[in-house]
This record gives sequence, structure tokens and C-alpha cells, in this order.
Amino acid sequence: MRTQRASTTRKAPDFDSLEQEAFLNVWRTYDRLRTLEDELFSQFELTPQQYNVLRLLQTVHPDGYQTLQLAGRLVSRAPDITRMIDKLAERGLVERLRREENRRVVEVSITESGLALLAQINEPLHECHAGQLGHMSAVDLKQLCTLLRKARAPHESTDSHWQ
Amino acid sequence: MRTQRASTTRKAPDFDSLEQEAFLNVWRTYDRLRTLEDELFSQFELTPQQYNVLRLLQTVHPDGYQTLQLAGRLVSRAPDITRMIDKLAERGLVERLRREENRRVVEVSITESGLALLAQINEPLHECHAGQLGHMSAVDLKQLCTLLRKARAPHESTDSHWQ
DNA sequence: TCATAACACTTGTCTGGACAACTATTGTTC
DNA sequence: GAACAATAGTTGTCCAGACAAGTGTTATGA
Repeated sequence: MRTQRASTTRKAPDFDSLEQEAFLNVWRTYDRLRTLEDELFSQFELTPQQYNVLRLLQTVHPDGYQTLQLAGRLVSRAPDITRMIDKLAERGLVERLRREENRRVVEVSITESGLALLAQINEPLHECHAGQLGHMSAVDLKQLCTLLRKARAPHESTDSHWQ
Repeated sequence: MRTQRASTTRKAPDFDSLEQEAFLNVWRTYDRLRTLEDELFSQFELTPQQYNVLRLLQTVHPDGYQTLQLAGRLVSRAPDITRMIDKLAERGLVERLRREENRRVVEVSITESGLALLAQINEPLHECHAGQLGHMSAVDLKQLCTLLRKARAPHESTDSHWQ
């Protein structure tokens, strides 16, 4: 069972290239930080994506977003945005509206109940964020953001809201 | 529909805190870079996790890993490691061995066929990594790795192979 | 004005990941 | 040395995400 390797204190798997190492670091970091958020959101029976929908809708309340506009603003692409909204709508957290002017589009907006849930999440989430990255200095965090933006820049479409 | 907001060229969603902004940047960057890898791996009918299993097994070939040891070394935690191995074993890419000394443990090792597949993937994957992050300088990449390691450090167990 | 295309979702179906409960094997303790 | 606990996987079940095909609505062009 390759005990000699297990006994050496290797710090990380072998990498084929610096690019691969960087990507695996992004992945691993995402996974670790995500785990912390998941614990929080699951208490409110929300997925991170659902929370993001509510957060986005809050910024435009009392207006709404068209369903696909909303999908375009999420962090991960969401092909099943319809069913995600379904679930939020079933719980009364969002509302759908089909206007007579254009019956193709569906406008989604957050309800008072949804706003109340966000308010309830706000404080513990803030603590969660502090727990995730509160040990980093503001300078480090800004630099991390800058580098990450630079890393994905070629892979963002020009009209992306992630720049 | 909040057209005034849609018309302003906002670069990113509002953030509640620097910590939140950093995490969303990690998430978004992961998502963008992952998309590129997914395209590649799907050509070989592998998930990134499956590829990682093969890569890990290659480093110890011709020895193997115990099933749960393997799970501990993956990037994302994998509660269904058994079924993941099932699929790789069905395709003849890995082998399982239950030794008489301890019939509880199952040793997993990569086959010649698995090694051949890795060899086949090697070159296009290298190109993929270059496409993902080749536009970044070595200095930037190293600093990114350093910051990411620092970011998740408190969330890695001391015996984690991710340090 | 009627056919066609474009738009904006919606639905069907499948696969992978999450969590919990279960089985088989080995170690420990009185 | 039988009972219990610990170890190492395995299986059952459910839910979210991925992809493709389908539906209803509006715009366009001969």
C-alpha cells in the first residue's frame, strides 16, 4: 500500500503544471468554503443558488427579473432555473407575473416573505463569511479578488455582470 | 423591470462584505474554469472526480489505495466513492482487490487500460490548462495559490493532504 | 395574412452527489 | 470466548444539475 509515500509528509498531490496547481487550488478552496455555507443555508432549507436568486431579487425589489435574465446573473449556470423558481414560489418566497404586453416573459420578484427570510439569514450569514475568510486581511482579500478576476477574465463574455 | 438598473453598467452584484465578495469570486472563477475542463473530460466520458481518482492511482501504481483513503484525497468529498469506483471498474480502468489478511479493506489500483487512457488525456488536458490560466504570469499564479491556501487553511484538517 | 422564425420559457429524462441506513469483517473487553 | 464496539465498504433513496426536446407567444417577410 505504498506506505513509504504515505509516511512522507507530502503537502499536496503532484501537479503537472502551475496552471493545474492553481486550478486545483481554486477547486479545493471553493469546496472547503462552500461546505461552511452549505451548513448555514441548509438550516433555512435553501441551496446557495436559491439564496443567490433571493439576493438578486432583493436588489431590484419591488421590481423583478425576467427568468432568463436572472439565470444569466447567477454564479453557476442554471439550466433548471424554472424548477428552482418553482420551489421558491411554492414556499411563497417569490412571485411570478406574466404581463399582457408580452406573454412570453415571466417576471419574477421577491415577496415580503422572501425579504423576511433574507433578513433572518443576514446576521448568521455574515458570521459565516467571517468564519470563512475573516482570518484574511483586507489587503489579502482584495488581492485575491483581483487575481481571481484576472484568472477568469478571458472566460467571461463581454456582457457578463461578472465583467 | 428596473430598466434604469439594467442600463447602468454595473460590473458585479452588490456585496455585503469583502469576505462575501472574495467567496463569490472563488465560486465564479471555479465555475468558469470548471466549464472548460468539463468539455474536455466529457470527450473521454469522465467526470473531473473520476479523472482525479485515476490521477491519484497513477501516482502509486502498481500499488493501490484503500477505497476510503482515496476518498480522503479527492478535492471534493465523495460519499459515493463506491459507485464511482464501480463505474471505473466496469470500464476496466481500475481493479479491486480484497486481501485475505483483512477482508474489510478493498484495495483499488489503476489498470494498464486506465494508464493508457490517462496518457491519451495528458496532452489535450495540458492544452486545456493553458487555455484556462495560460494568460497569467507564473508570479501571479504562485501568488494566487498562496492566497488560496491561506484562505482555506483554517478549514483544512491538520492531516489533510491539502495541508 | 399566413407561414416561418425567433423568443422565453417549460417539461422529460438521465446522471451524479448527499445523506442515512445497512452489511461484513475485525478488534476488544470482561 | 461471547458480546459489543470499531472499521471499511455498500446499498437505498432522494434531490439538484445537465441536456435535449417541446410549448406557447410574438415578430417578420413574401
